[in-house]
Amino acid sequence: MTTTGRILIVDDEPKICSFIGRALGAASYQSDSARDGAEALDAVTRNRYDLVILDLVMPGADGRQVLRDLLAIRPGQQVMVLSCVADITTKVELLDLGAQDYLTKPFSLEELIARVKARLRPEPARGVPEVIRANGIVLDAAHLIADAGSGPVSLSRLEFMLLSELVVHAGRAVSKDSLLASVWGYRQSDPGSNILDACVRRLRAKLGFELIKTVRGKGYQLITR
Amino acid sequence: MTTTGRILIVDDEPKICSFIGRALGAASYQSDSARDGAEALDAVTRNRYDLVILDLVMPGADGRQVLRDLLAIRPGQQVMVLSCVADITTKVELLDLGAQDYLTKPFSLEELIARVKARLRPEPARGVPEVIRANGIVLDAAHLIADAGSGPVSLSRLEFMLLSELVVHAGRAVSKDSLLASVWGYRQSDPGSNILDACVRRLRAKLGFELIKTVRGKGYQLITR
DNA sequence: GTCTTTCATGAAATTTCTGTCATCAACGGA
DNA sequence: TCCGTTGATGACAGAAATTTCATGAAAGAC
Repeated sequence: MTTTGRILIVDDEPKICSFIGRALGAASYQSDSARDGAEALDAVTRNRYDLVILDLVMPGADGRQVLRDLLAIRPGQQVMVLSCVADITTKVELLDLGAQDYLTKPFSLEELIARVKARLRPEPARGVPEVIRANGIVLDAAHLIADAGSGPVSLSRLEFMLLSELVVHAGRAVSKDSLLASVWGYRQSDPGSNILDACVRRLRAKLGFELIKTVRGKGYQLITR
Repeated sequence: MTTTGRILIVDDEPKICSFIGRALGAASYQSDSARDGAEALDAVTRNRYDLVILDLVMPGADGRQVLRDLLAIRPGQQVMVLSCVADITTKVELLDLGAQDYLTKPFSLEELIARVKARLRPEPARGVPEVIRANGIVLDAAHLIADAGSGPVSLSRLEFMLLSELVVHAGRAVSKDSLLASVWGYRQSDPGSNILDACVRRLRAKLGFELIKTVRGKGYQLITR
């Protein structure tokens, strides 16, 4: 199996970069390296990485700021911080800032690789995503349950499909035709029927009447919050 | 918004459990605790946890085996291991086994909480995944459609839930009790009823009779390929 | 082999879900 | 304001899903 994870190593020491890079290569990961914050941000902007390994101490820029900038460019980017600072406060700060792991130097290369593997492990449970969070709504596809803030509610097939469709386009009005097409599979808008309206009604009754806004003449829209 | 992640703490020392539990509570996480491997496996079977914090050294069972069993029940379960063993080999072994993090005792509570927060941080802007592929099966949660190789088939609510549950544990037999619990929400095995069998039947009729194997006395199992 | 348990199967019975309809309210243009 | 259009609502009927039941087949235990 090809594990093809793509990793960016950010360290001012070329030796360390290549050292880690080789080890990752041996574990069949693909890696790029960056020498400083600017290069790192550049690389991250240009490419998508499964993981960034970031050395905290670098010339020219504070590692913290690099982390901030990096996460501003790629929110949710997986970042593992390497540092010679063993101080708890620093660790907590960096983790709170958005790093996912923190390894204190000197560290064992084996441990680093093991942690990278653990992080990039293809998750079998992710096969069926338990819940999808979007816009304050929790959709549990595996159980056909939705929670819009007032407790989990069991939805019917159509209700769930309709809500999913609205969640995908959250904050934007979705036309009735479009909904009828994607949920009911209709080609044309069905003239003499209000199935959609009725289904919206049922959804509202279950999840609260503020959730789905009707945009007169345009369709329905999930409120953003 | 309440991030209410649900966490299971497994430690033989009730003091440590409550110590960590309180700290997690303060960070607005909900936590249960288990005293040994058996309790932990029981809890994990019964409930779904966002994270399990597992103390490696426990009486009655090897922590490694507990981890293995736990991951057999919930593949991909997030597990953070606590241990007084600082040995690199052990760390790597546990991480390779499926743990996602490893903290050596004595650890700072602040760091533990920071790591928990980093791990359970809601991922920003994760799109709604349309389709999920697993084991040669394509599950489209948004449309309640499954494709096991012979064209897309529309499933009913229960059928989809049951199939999802089987897919999560693909290749392993899932007990009837466990399925009844996770799909139907039953506590005990329901004696005079074969709802599960009937549902399996319908699934087989729709997706083909080779897909779901019955393991006599053990439950049902999705074939691996 | 015989017995017992476990699972499969098809046909109801029952529950839940969906679509239709009639009617009413809200909105916007003339 | 009046009117036409669009959406909301509740009741109801048909459709689909789910459960129950009765029965038969298969697998293991003895």
